[in-house]
Amino acid sequence: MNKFYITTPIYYVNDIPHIGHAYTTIAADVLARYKRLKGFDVYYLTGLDEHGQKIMEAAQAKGVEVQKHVDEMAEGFKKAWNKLEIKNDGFIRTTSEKHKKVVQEFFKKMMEKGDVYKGQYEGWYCIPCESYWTEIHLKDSPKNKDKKKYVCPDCGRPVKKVKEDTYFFKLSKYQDQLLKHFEENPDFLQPVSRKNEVLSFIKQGLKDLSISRTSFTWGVPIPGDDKHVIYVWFDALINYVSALDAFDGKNYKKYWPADVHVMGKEIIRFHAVIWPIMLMSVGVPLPKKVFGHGWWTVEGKKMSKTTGNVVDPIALAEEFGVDPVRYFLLREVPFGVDGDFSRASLIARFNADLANDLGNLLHRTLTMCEKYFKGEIPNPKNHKFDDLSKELVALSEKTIDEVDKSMNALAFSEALSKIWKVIGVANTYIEKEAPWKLAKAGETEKLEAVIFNLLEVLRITAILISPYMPSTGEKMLSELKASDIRELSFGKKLAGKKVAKGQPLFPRLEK
RNA sequence: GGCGGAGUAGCUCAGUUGGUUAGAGCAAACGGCUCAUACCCGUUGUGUCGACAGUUCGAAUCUGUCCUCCGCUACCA
Repeated sequence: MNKFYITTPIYYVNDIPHIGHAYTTIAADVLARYKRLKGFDVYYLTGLDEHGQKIMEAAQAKGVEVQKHVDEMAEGFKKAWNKLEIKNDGFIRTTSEKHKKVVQEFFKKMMEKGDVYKGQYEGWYCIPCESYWTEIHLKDSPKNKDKKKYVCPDCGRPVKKVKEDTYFFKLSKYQDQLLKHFEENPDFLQPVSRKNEVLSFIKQGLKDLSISRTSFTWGVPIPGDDKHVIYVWFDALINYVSALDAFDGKNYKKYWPADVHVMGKEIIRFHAVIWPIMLMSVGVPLPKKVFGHGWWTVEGKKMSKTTGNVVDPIALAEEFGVDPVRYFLLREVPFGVDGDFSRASLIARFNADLANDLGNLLHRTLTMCEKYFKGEIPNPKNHKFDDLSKELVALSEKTIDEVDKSMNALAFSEALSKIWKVIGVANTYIEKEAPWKLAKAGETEKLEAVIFNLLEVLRITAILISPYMPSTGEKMLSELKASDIRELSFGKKLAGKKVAKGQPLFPRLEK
């Protein structure tokens, strides 16, 4: 059986889950569910990054023990994913013993390889912003009018030169090897626009990376030198293998390398430069693909805590339903580019796509099945009795393959629009075949074929949308009495069963 | 400053290697239908294809200049 290992980043617990986290997690969940549907042995990993200075400070501010603080935050994420119907196989936390063990092992291996050395880090630091700056940035910043004294490009306050003992990781040593990997694996990093950015970053020359800190203690200590804790990113990236019990656990042997790491565009560089080089250093295969998706703005504005326009996915799911939210996020914008979230566009999608197109198609078809056949699914002699029927059947068969291509390319929006194309054609098919006329004229054979075709198209549609909208998919299948008929091919298995029409799936929303 | 991307209908976008009347979805208007959630089906429109100049028989598509917006340019995550 083919395996499929997919991950989200581990989220920093210094924040409650917002729509950005939910987006990544839902997208990965959709792909994981789809692959399971296709018979893959899937491992879907998500988790939390719980180390670092900010976490420590947040706990202190709250007056609780750090571990207790992160345990509480972790509950919030678990609850959120549960609500959003995320079906993950693993949940890794960087404070877990198994993770810390692998991090240290990783570090030792790199040390043995001669890829880690002790040195001094020098840089410009803005204390209030907690950010480091390079000379180039400082020089170009319009705020640095007085060239003699650098100020922070963000806040305008003076920056301080800092010097610190640290362990360095020899990124520079692997520069050429990494470039070669990009050349030989054109699909390693997607979308392409991001790939170009990363390539130009690598080509400008990689500097060795400082991978330890002495300014705080909430982290994984460096083996043999516990004044230093391991830099949080370094710690965090290792989650992808520690969760599988690297380096000799069963899961590690079965699932690594990852088939795809899914993430927001802001952390691509860590995954497409640092992580691959870490793996090269310890001699482990690289992930097959790294995908950086876009960001959401909200009502046209950048989402930020200070603006207070952060969208809470749970509240949204409670208002509109989990499935419509999942659908909207993946349908509205191509995965990989930025998009705008607004109530108006969510409602528009809900009404146009879910209520009018899909929900109404199911409802009207079931009504006709009840009305003309007492709900019993017909078994037509020749279901492809005319060109329209042949086209409908052919399109739905073709769509199964087309959707597969889109899914494998993480083109979620494209996959959905292909599915909705079939829904549209099915609605047109009803109009043109006019079952009500066939019924009046007593053309039973044709009527049987039309209703059967529609039900079968709906069954296939239900399966194809189920990774996106798990509850809706199940509900449709149960109304079609097809909960146990999961074949993704057009057939006659439905015939003879009695449909169980329910309430409309998506009652229209008033604006 | 350097590198890269984008600017096409009211909105969101598609437009392969330059070739006949520039497309889709949504929104709007009108018509049809009645199985259906005021739903569905059909018809309809406006676009100086960012600006200017050039190459060409012919350019949204190639070249140049300019304007606007955005991304990346290393250590908070």
